[in-house]
Amino acid sequence: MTNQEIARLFRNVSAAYSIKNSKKYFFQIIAYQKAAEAISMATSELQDLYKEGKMQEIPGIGATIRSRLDELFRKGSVSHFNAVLKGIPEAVFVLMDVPSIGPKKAYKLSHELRLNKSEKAIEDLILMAQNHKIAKIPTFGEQSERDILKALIEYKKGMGKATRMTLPYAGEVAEKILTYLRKSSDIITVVPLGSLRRMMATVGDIDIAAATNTPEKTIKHFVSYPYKERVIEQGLSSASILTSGGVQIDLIAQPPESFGSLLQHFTGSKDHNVHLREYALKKGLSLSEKGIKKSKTSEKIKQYDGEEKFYDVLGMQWIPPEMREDKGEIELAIAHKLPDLVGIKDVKGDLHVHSSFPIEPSHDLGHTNIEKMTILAKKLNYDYIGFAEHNPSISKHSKSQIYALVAKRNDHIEQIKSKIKSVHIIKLLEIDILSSGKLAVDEKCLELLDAAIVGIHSSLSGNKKEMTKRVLAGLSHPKAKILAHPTGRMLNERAGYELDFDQIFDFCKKNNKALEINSWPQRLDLPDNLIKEAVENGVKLAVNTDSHDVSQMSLIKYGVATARRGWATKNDIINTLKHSELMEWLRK
DNA sequence: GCCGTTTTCGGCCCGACTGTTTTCAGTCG
Repeated sequence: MTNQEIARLFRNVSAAYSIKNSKKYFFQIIAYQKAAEAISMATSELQDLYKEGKMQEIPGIGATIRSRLDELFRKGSVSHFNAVLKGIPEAVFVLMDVPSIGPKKAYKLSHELRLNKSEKAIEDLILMAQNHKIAKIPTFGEQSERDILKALIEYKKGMGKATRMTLPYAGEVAEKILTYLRKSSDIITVVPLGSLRRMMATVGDIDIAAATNTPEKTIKHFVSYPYKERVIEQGLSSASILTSGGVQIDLIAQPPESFGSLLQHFTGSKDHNVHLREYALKKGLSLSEKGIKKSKTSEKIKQYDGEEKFYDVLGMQWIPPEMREDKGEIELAIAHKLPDLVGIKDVKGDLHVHSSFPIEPSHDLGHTNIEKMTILAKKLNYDYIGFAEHNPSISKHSKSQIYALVAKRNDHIEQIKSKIKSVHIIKLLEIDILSSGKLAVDEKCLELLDAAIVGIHSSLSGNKKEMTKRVLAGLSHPKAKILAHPTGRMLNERAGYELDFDQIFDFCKKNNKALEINSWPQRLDLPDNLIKEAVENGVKLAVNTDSHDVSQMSLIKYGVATARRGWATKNDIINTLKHSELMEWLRK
């Protein structure tokens, strides 16, 4: 069973508890939800951790759940779960994926309308809604029937929560509505928050906070957004709309004096806020988006116009948004020991760009010539730029032809070097690791390079053991210094191949290899959780853009943000070194 | 069912919005 399957099972168990008796099982419901969340975010397969006796490493899994998992892995099912899930139609769990339908509504609908075929549950329920069967069910009415029908149709179209946007796309959607909101004179400030501010690789919906002295006016302006499909909800201080592109946008409006509390609240993450509020409670304080009050008394709430003050009142350092995932940052902030995260100004060069030099590559050639890209590197205040075109294709060239092409590119680089002195140019190549583990260029050709970036670009389907062996073989050559886009994931397209990262980290540490943080918006690879593990293991990283066009070199900000999400400091990143130090590291 | 620089027992974040059962349950973030 995969982590995602187990997480789904746990969510179903939680829902079943909530259907059967949500008061009695209140804490079990939370516990299974939390465990499901932790499992779906885990970087190792639970089944592997089980075999290694390391399941307690996952937060939220205690003695009881561990024994349930033990039974699951030994027998393939858990008798206790079967008892809890008994009598609950499968359709319930299908309907629960639809926004606004939770466990209770899903159960009532499935039960009352006898939705037995789970694979047809959505279609069947749409028909029932159209025939006005829902409104007749006690506690439902005509309005909720209409709302459910809308939600079902949108869900079927793939609108709403089903798909997550890439970070830059979300940024554009946000910018468009911010521009609109700023036209309203009663709005003092508007800022995008949530996962966008935390710079998550993908963003589910857009969260916006507005400072205003007239919240109702602001809300009215917001729900009049011309590009909206419909208003999901609208209250006195908050509202949600769905855009015609299927993106949900949530807005909360507060007066400027409590804006700091609102920023903190709406940035999240949920886990971070829950943990922060639990910590505050122990100090006798109760936190909300409105401010901070003493718990258990009716004392007036204290408001904060800035986020720093809010954290300061709790005796903590201000926590960078990228860290707010409840991964230990709260404890460090209390101890005033937060790491000094790498910033965009620390980056001294890009080590992975593809020029248009006709190297007859195995994969995409870049669109911009070496000179133009070098000039932009200078404008970005870089100390150096590393050209890493794909190796010439091995099916179309002989070894000597490959050598000649690389030598020719190097000659061209030398010409540019004599023209542009203010930026160092590094001679790299992005070389395929073939399925045999061998590199796609030979020893003689490798000698032409300062170093090589190696990566997997074909035959992605091997198992974890094979792929790990292949990667380590590829990295073994002394010239191979950076592993390109290590997991091979493409967001919203493919998960990437599986690697044994314990082995990879160990190898990289011992042999001075770096793992790439590829800034390409659909990659952001290494992913943040693995960056954090790499940093903990003392593995060096390289933040690169993989640009195929000069315009893409500014995407470095997304790579840096991902590095920050993995708690990387300047010292963890090789391309924060100045040129002479970097060259020394590449030769090590 | 989890968890611990106030607890191994007794706690467990906080608030907004919606519809329906007019005081609250369900859902969401």
